[in-house]
Formats: sequence, structure tokens, C-alpha cells
Amino acid sequence: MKAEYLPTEIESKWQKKWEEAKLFEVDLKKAKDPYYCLVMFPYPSGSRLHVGHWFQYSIPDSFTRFKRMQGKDVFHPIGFDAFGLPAENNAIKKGKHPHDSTKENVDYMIEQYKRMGCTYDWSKILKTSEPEYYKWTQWLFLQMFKNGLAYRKEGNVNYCPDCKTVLANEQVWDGKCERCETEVVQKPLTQWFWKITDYSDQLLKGLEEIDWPEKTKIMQRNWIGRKTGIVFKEKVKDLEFDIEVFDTVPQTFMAQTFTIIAPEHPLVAKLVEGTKYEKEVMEFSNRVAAKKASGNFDIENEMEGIFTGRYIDNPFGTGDLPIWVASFVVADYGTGIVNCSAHDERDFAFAKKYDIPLKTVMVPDDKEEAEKVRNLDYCYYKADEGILDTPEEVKGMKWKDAYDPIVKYIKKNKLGDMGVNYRIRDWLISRQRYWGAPIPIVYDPDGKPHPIPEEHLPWELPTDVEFKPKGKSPIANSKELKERTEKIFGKGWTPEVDTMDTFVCSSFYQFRFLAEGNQKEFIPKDIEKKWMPVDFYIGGPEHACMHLIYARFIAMALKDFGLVTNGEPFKKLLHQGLITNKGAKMSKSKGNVVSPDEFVEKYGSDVFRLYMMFMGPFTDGGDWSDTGIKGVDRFAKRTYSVLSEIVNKKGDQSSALIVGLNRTIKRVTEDIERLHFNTAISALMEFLNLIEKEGGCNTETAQIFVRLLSPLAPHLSEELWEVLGGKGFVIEQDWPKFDEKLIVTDTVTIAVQVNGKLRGNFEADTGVGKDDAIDQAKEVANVAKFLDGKKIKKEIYVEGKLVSFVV
RNA sequence: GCCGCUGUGGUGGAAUGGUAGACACGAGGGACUUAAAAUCCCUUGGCCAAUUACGGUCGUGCUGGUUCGAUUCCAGCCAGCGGCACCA
Repeated sequence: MKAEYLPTEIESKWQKKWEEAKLFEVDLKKAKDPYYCLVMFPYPSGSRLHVGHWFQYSIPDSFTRFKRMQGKDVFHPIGFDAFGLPAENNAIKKGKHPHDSTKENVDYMIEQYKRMGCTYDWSKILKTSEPEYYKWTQWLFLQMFKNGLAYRKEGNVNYCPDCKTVLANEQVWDGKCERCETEVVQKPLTQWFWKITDYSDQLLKGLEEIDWPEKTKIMQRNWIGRKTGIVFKEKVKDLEFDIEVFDTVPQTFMAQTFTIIAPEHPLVAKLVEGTKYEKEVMEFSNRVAAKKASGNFDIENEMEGIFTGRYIDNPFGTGDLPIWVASFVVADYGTGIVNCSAHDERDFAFAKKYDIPLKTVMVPDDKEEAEKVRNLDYCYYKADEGILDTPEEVKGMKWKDAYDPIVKYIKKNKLGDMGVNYRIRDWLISRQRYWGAPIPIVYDPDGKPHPIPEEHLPWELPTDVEFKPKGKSPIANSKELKERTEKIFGKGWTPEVDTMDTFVCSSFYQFRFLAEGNQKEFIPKDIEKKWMPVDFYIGGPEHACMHLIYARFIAMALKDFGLVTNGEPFKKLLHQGLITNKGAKMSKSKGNVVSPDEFVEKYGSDVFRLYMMFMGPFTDGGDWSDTGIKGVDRFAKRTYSVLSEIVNKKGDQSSALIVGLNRTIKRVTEDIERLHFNTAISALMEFLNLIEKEGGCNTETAQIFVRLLSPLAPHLSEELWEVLGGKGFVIEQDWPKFDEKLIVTDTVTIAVQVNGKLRGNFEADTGVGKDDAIDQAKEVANVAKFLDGKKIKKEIYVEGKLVSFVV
């Protein structure tokens, strides 16, 4: 009668023992070989952990178990991104206060993580909605304010009508709200911003040093969008001011015949003030600006413009350039004013529509085509082989070679100078929602903002409010907050009533895990030096231009303030793949979320974890299907029944077993190291098959097998370790080492190819020489058939693998 | 439009210049069983040949190229996914 594998019993038994032994609590000071592994913390939004969570959290957990056995002092904490919209919306739906529903959700999730068998250090858990945490969110705001990186600005901001709050640029995806997919509109408001733009170049430069997926780096580079070009300084005719225009393609600047300005641009009014054009131009500009702000502007079909009556005063000695307002000019990129020529498709189309004169300074080499371009039959632009004819200095030069000479010409003639522009905008951190960290600012009776002194932190979120979103900050109605402000600061003083974007909360949590609840210091310096940056960070690719850019910015700013030493928070980053259901992302609204519970119930956590890993590479994800879970279940059951019988078995083993064991150690070690858990499991399956084929193994081998299995199936391995008479916990054992010499077998199979086609193989002694191998290869019957009567031109030997004949 | 990633049996996937399809799932056949489940054994990319089982041939999105040899490297294309986008 074979022993029966009872996962539920085994798993709760070992989860209890791990917790009692406080196995995963790390002494941050004493640790000798720190390894900080962090998975982006979850939102407690009321949904239970689905299979995607199991994939995201259990696999890194297995990885840290592996690192732990390799002797690293692993710090693997978990926390909850508890402030913010998902938690607040969940509370509204349940009709509970966010504080209560968040607590319930967090408690439930903790139980689920424990059920998963995760090695988290539960003594250092963080919840961003606790005053002990958001004290530091507010402290961070004060540091930013003190150092001039936090400022208030009035202007058009992104507003989500459904969430009833403003959004950062990073949270607007394809014109829609990142959370609820509602069309975002522009709204004029005074809001707090953080100057991430001061760090554009540092954010770019830092990317060179970190071990991140190239894809993510490219996304961040595109988001920052640094572009160099020429800034032309030009005089407006008959008016007292100059304007600047930005041009990244200056080679054809001599063809510029008109200038366009964005309808929202403040200079529009100044250009037309007191002229006969004023009424019409301002009406046009206001109408188009409003349409653009509402989000209803059709960029494809609504190319509109109006002449302002003004001119740029003969900037290049080729005449004045009429200034037009054009609907498609982006107000806050470059200077919001653009010089136009026939060598730009859109400018060309605009000029044709409004009969604005054009001229060409570049033509193709082909005579006929050149004539067409000169006739303005079509737009000829950004053509590598285009030949320039003016200015004189570049005459006859190809467009692709003309950039530097043109820049030199422009600088020499003092027409303009090199300039840089960025796509990235400052980070809007104000939110008109209840469930967030209050911005630690008060206003004096004149409305001037003042930071709340640190001694008053945490500046607590009031509870005497109706927290449902109405478009105005809910805490504005708190009596308690008003009284608190006046009591501390004086009569007539008022509190800031917006809360902070949750991405602020999550931009520094990697430091606060290391502070272990310290309320006096943000992070002890020696601990920060020792543990930061995070060695290995894991999370979804959707954060490439949100959390991952904010967290880098904050770390860089804190470094400049002298508060931390590492400006790059995450040394190595990896994105887990997405688990989809029938090709679609799992979401509550689609109702296609797959719960792991019934599988965990039936097969146990270990089998479910194994299955997650066996599905494929961690970075790939995949479409959910439960076909195949039986395979790993059989493997777990067989492992248990086969190995639990190998108690106290001593003695020599067959060379096949010895070689197999050493190869398995090598494969599993290398596969886990490169996060190929699927092939690590395959290697163990193959070795188990071999053990069965060989009629068993000795206890030492069985124990090594269990150690190799333990990161992947932690509970089962603890149980087997105990059955096999191992001391202590298997997770505390050393990772097995293999003997390079024992991987080699006595003979090898060598394949033989003739003209690149496989024609046979033969057994040879390991280390057989080239000549010997070739002689033996010729003897192989089927090979001889193909060599018969032919002349061998070339003989190739790949050691221990292959012989190839060319005939 | 620009940038990036991906494309392998019925399915998940393995192999990053050297025997394509490891390891599994599923399917088919068999053993055990009154029966079913579970378990065990055999077969399993297509086609041709063979069943005393020798072998051959095609095959990793498509078309070419480099190489003795390409899923792997190069060029062009197609499809899917992701990011950016009237950004001057």
C-alpha cells in the first residue's frame, strides 16, 4: 500500500510550522548577503486573488526560496497599495467606509497569500492608507515643496467625468481614463504638480545603467521624448515682442513661408489686440480651443485655420511670413508656434487649403520628378537623397548630409540656436477624491499656501465627511479639518482639500519596507546603503510609464536632497506575462475572472503553483486553460509515493542514476536562475522517470531531489524532507551542488550528416578524436550508402555531437 | 504613420548555429476492474514505404540570402499583440 498524498493536510501543517518558526523574518541589520526581491504590491480592491495573482506572486516566491537556499539573506516583503480609486469604489459599492472595507480586503488577502505558501516577512507589512505610512507620503510632499519641486499652477488639466477627479498625463491612455476608460476632458483648475521635468535628462541617463527589459526602457525614452533641434528667435512685425519656434528638421528652413500658432496660445490675443482681425480670430480660437479641450476634436478631418493679420518680420531675408492660427498645433509642445514650409506634409496640405504661397528648396535627383516638386504637385519631405539648392552653403548637398552644415549656417548668421524639447510634462498629483493622503498644505487668509510643519504629521484624513465623489474634494466639507486648521494656524486659515495621487504612495514604498515602521526617520542611512537598490523587482508592464517612472524620479530627488544614496531604486526589473481568459484580460467588469480556489481546493497550493510555472516562461504569460494541471498533479503524487518509500536506503547507485542526478542539479539550477521554471520542472520529471525506471535510488539522492523540488513545491518538499529523516526545514538546507565530472557518460551518441542531412548515428567513447570519429561515421551502414561512389570534399567534426560529410 | 515584441504538432511548450517537437496535456490501443475512477504499458507532426517494421520525404508565418548545416544569423514581406502619435 503506497502512501497517499494529502495536500490540504500537508500544506496547512507546514504553513503553521513556518509561521511559528518565524522563518522568513529578516534581521536587516545582521544580514550578511542581502538580496532584496520585491513584487509590486497589490491593490486591495475587493476582488479575491485570481489566477493572474497566483502567477505574479507565487513564481517570484519560488525564486526567492531558491536564492535563500543558495545562501542569500533574502528580504521579500509585501504590502498593500490601499489608498486610491479601486479601494474607494469598492467601499462605495459595498456601502461601507473605505477604512473598514480596505481592512477587510487586506485581511482576506493576507490569508490568501499565506494559503499560497509565500515567504513574506509578515513582521514588516505596509498599508499605504495607515497614518504611520501616509505620514511619510506627506513628509515626501514637504521635501518636494522645500526643494522647489512641488508647485501650484492653474491651467487645463485632464479630468475624468466618471471618476470625478483630475488625472496625470500618464494616467490618460488613448484619450481615456486608465481606470474606467471614460473619455477624458480638459478642465481649467489650480492644481499641485511635481517637477518631474527637472529630471528628464537624469531619467534618460539612468536607464543606461539598469538591468531592465529593453522594451521598458524604450517606452520610458519615448515617454520622456527628448528631441534636439533649432530654436529660431523671430521678430513680429509692428509689435514689441519676439517669438520662438522649434524645428527638429532645419535642413529645409529656407523654404518656410508662413507661421502657425496654437489656438489656445496666450499670444494669440496679443497678436490681434485692437486690430480688425481681433473679433474673428478670437472667436475662432476660443471655439477650436474649447473643442480640443472637450476631447471631441477630430484630428483627422478638422484641419482649420485663420489668418491673424500679423507677420514675422523677414526672418531669413526671403520676405515676411504670415502668421496663422491653426487647429492642429499642440500648445504645450515646443513653443506652441511653428514655422511651415512645402517640405512638410501637413503644412503643405494646410497651405493648399488656404492658398498660402509655398516654395521649395529641395528636389529629387530625377529631372521629371524635380519639376513636379517645383510645381508643388506633391509634398517632398524628409527625403534622404533630396538635393538642396539654398542657402548657397549647402547647394547640391543631400538632405541626409545637410543637418550639421545647416545648423552651422544658422548659428553663424545668428538666426537661432540649438535647443531641446521634451514630451514629458510635470506630474499632476492633486486628486479630488476622499481615499488618499491629504496634501499637507494650509492657506493663510490671503490664500497663500504654507507647508504644514513636520511635527503635525501625519495630517490625518478626516472621517466626518460624505466620501462619495462629487467632483469637489469631499474633505472640503469636514468640520473637524477646518477646526483643526484654525486651531493650529489661526483664524481664517484653510486646509488644502485635495488628496494625493496614489502613485505618490507607491513611489517610495521600497524604502519604507526597510524602515520597519520607524516613525522618526524616513529610512536609516546604513540600512538604505546596505539594501538599496532593490535587487530584483517584478510587476506588470502597464506600469512602464507610470509607477516605474515616478519611483525613479522620487529616488533621484531624494538622492539630491541628501536623504538616500541610491538614485536608481530598482537594479533589475522583470515583467510577468499576462494571464488571459479566452484571449481577453481578466477583469471584473468583463466577468471573465478565473478563481484559483476550486483548483487549490482539489489539488493543493503546490500543484497549482507548479502548474502556473509549468505553463510556460514567466515573462510570457498565456491564455488560461486547466488542461494540463493533471500532469503536474500526477507528478506531485508520484513524487510523494516514490520518494516516501526511500527511507534509510543506502548503497551505491547505477551510473545512469549518478549521471542523471548531477545533470538534473545542473539543469534545475541554471533553469531557475534564468527563471525558466517550466524546464526546471521538466528536468525533475525526467529524473523521477529515471528513478522509477532504475527501480529506486538511495536516500541521499532522494533528499537531493527534495531539495531541488522545494522552491517549486514547498509544502510537499517539507513533508518529504521530514519523511526522509532530514533535519530542520528543507528551506533552510543548502542548495545542492553538482560534480562536473559526473555529468559525463562513458559513451556518447554522435549524429552523422551527409550534405547537411541526417543519415545515421553511432555510439563512441567519450572524448573520441576527430579522425576516429570520422572513420567510425563512415562505417555506419546508412551513411556508407550515401557516401558510396562519391568524393568527400569536406569532413566536419563537432566534438561529442556530430560528424558531417560534404560530397 | 513611427517604435518594439511575438509567430514551432490537436494543445501548453522545448531546442538560440549542430539529431526540430524534450517534458506534459489530449487522443488512440492494451492491462487491471462486474463496471467506472485511479494506476500501469504501447503508439502519437504530415505524407510514402515497411509490419521479419530497413528507411525515404516534407515540415518551425511567407519569400529570398549567408552556411557543410538555419526554429536560431541577415534582408524583404504577412499576421497578431503592445507602446507612441497632427509633437513641428
